[in-house]
Amino acid sequence: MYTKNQFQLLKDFADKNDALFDLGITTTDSFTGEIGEFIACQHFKLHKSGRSNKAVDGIAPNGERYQIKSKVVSTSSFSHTISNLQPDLFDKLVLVYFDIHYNLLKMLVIPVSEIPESVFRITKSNISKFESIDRVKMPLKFQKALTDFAKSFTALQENGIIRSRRIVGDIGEFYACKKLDLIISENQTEKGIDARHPNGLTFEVKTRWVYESDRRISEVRRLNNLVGKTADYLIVVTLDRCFECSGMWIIPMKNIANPKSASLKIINSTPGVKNIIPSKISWLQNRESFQGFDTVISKRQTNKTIAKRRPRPVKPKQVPLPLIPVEENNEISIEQIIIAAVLIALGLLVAVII
DNA sequence: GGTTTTGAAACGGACAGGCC
DNA sequence: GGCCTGTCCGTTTCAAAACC
Repeated sequence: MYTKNQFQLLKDFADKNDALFDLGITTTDSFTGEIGEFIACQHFKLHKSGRSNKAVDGIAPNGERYQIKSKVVSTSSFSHTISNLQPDLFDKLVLVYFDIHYNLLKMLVIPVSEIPESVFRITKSNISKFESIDRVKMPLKFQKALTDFAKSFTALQENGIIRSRRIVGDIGEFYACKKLDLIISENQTEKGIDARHPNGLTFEVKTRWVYESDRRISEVRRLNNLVGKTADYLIVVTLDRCFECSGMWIIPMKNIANPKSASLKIINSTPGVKNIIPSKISWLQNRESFQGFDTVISKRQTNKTIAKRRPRPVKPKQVPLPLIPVEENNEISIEQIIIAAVLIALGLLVAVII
């Protein structure tokens, strides 16, 4: 589906992403936040907290607790709102700003005394109040790994492979749309619908990057937050380490038993699942092969879902404007004919006299 | 028209409890 | 004990609405 060159760029990104992991710069796939944490830890000589340490990302040699947040900015504005802060649990908040190529723009250091509640805002009016750092020293190998990663990421954007920073989701949507001739939603945050088919069916696409990696402690993978999704079908896409599609399934949304927190393994057990691309993952089974939408649509119709079709709009009848008030029964009496005849005769007589 | 706010989206992890 | 599920939390990004 991708060209050879595009696959090479994706493989290169996977390599550069792994390089960050191997160097300890990142520990998960949330690379923006992790790169920011790494840079702040380098600068302030922090001891980085574990994966799930509430509100504290690093601890300084003097015991100060740091909360670190990162943001990629594409405009000149540094305005930012951070919510759900717990100022009683840390001493300093560090905001790390990157440009779109992951070059450090600045780091802001905000003492907790400036954060009275759980929401904190950086605006034009207050940004100058805080200590700003725009250069961080770090060993050359780290610098090079970050530069290489940023270049590789930028190449994905420049070659039209991804349209946002959600790489996994973008690629999964691309595969699903290519395979099923779907039209991707222009609005990237449209609730519950990622793509549409010209036949009117709607689709939510969920993608998981499934491969052996120390990034994940557990094998359990979830398909969270499908509650309220209005799409007709869920398409599950799995990607291997180099972002090649390692499986694709289509599931009627209404058949998903636990939409709030389904396991990825629901594709093994949910009724009506069909395989679009065979599974290369041992614990995700191949199901009945998907034969195209004709089959799906005919099943929809036999399931009486056809009754849910929107009623065809009724064209209003054109009613002529009444020029003369008429009686409800629309019948003309003999008296009316006589009166009309007399009036016409009188009119003709007047015309002759004149 | 630029800035700020808000809500929805994405992916992932931890923990508790039930079941076998 | 191991597995699975439910729930809640963590992270950042995007875009529309609201505001100035």
